[in-house]
Amino acid sequence: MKDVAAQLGVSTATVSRALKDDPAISLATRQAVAEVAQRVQYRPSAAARRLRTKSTSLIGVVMQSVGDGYIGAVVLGIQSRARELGYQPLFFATEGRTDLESQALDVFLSEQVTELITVSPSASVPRQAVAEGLHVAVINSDEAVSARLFSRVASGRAVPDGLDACRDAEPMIKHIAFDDLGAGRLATTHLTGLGHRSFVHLRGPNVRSSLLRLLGYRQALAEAGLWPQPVLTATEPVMQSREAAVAEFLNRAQPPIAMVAYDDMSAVAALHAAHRAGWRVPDDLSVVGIDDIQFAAYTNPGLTTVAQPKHRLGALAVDAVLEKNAAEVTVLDGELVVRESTAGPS
Amino acid sequence: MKDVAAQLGVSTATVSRALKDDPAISLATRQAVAEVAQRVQYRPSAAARRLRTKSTSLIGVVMQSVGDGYIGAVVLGIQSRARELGYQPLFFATEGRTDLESQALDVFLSEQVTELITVSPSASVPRQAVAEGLHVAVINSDEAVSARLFSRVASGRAVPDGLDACRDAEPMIKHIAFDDLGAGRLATTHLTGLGHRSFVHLRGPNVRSSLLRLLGYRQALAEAGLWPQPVLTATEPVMQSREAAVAEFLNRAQPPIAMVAYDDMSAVAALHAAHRAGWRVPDDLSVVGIDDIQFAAYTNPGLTTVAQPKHRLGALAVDAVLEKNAAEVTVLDGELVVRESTAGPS
DNA sequence: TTGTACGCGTTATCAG
DNA sequence: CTGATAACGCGTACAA
Repeated sequence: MKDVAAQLGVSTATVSRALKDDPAISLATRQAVAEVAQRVQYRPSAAARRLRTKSTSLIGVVMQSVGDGYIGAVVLGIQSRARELGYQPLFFATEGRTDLESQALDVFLSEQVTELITVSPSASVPRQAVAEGLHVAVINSDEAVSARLFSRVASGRAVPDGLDACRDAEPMIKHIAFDDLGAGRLATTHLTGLGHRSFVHLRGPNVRSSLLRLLGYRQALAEAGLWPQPVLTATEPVMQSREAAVAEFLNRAQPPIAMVAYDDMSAVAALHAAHRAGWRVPDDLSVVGIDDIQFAAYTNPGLTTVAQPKHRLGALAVDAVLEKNAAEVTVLDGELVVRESTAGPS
Repeated sequence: MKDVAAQLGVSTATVSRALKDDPAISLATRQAVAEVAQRVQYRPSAAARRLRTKSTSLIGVVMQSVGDGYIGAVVLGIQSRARELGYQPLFFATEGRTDLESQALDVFLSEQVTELITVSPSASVPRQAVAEGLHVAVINSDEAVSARLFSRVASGRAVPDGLDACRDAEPMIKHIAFDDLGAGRLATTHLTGLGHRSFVHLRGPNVRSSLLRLLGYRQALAEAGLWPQPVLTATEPVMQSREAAVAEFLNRAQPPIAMVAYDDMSAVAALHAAHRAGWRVPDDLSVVGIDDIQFAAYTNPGLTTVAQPKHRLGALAVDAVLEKNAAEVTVLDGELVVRESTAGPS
């Protein structure tokens, strides 16, 4: 900046103002400055600017991992919206280690980040962050839920009120959520609409999103007069365990069956189990997933699923955290994508 | 920092030194400072530090996207190694738009980033970056290669020398590469070892990695006395086009056939085409992929493939760019992962 | 062993 | 319309 000022015989203050198109600066000098800055390849020092203004145009982003297709897509949405608005995201993958979560926070605080987005966080980070005075938005908050509540819902007993798309809005935290309940319903009504009468749900881990999808399954079936229907629980959230649960079920079931899986990976596990057990998809077993991960289009057969608007989830979180959007809670609908894994019962 | 100094009645300089465990500071004050800093939740200002020292502990990372499973895994490797070394990666996804590539560079320069890692870059970025004086490491540089060269290799004519794991090392650029040639050979020898005699290769786009995999295929077959064998070319690098190429081939071929696919996604396309054409895998058609994307374990049947050490690729790039490793070119071997998509000819 | 003083590159305030 | 000047928070040369 000094260089530019010197070359033109003006002060650095003038250059600074000219570069920001300050109308108080004459058009002539503004152009001259722009021209020289261009020639000298002037690059403003982000560090100096931050030090002076205390505003960083940095958005901290914490997530578990980025290696999986789902979060990757969300992250892409964050990145591209942030760039549009002139912000730079600072990503931090915690790989599930809680010690790294607080380290992430330390880093962000050192960088004077004032906006934080977390993707499917463990509960503590957002709370700590608001305590530090950050603006925070949470994408698909996924807090734990007791196994008792699950069996309550699965068995058809009364459900406590207030089971909504996300926990009660916490003060100072914006929530961007996928409509899990609606997705569960949508997947199920697709199947009832096809004429199925025998169902099964492969449920997910003990978290809220999973509970809501189960509830959607139950509601849709109840409305069709088909409730109750079985619910499968994998002992662990790994593919083998899911496959085993499905295999065991198919072993004592009669085709045709219609399955609503917790998510696409669960659905893939079900596809495997069906294949091994000699059940044909979709002839003997219809399967619907939820998420629409990139791979869903390439399973064999292609997976019918309820797509999450992953890109928008990310983009809206950016808007939320920058206060472009006042809503405390934003819920996005899923969209049914019909492929080859579902068909009517023959 | 002023606060801490005030509370202890010392100068900020002392605090600064104490925090770095400067041995010139008495142990007593060092501990006192540490204690107060802790209590006051002191966070050093990254901006101020950078402004003063001109070293940023920031590593710029440019990649196409992060939504796909492959790059995601590499990125994770970068992130975790960088953190170990006290560096903070600054990610920038270009989504394939070249205008964003230079924007990424602008951002990095403004942030005073001095180390840059690019993942499968378009050729221009690394060059520009070295011109700006950055240290740069390139992961799986993938420069374009003419279609003519491909047909030359496919048809078995003489191959120009110097077809190595990556282009001739450019000055100032470190290369971290996967051994594509070796992967092509490994995939092929797995198949010859199984006793196959009829082969086909589904080749990739016109880039070096793709050419090398093809060459590996050819070499392995030549050594087994089985060359020449057919090579399939998809008109476009999309799933449909790959499927079509395979379908057309299967239509005029006799089982059993052994296929080496350019990568796992191509292999998945082949699996689809086979399924549609009524070919059974692995009975009629054996398929080997390359990459070992997360999904490869979950195709139907599970895909045999040559795994890329994605995490290490990222980690080594960090080492390279920080000069922890002097080698100009580092080549990493693939590892055969046998699943259910390959079997001997019956 | 510690304190003083300066400067890193910006921007904001105030004066001209 | 423009210039001088101070200050942001830190690290370090120099002095004590």
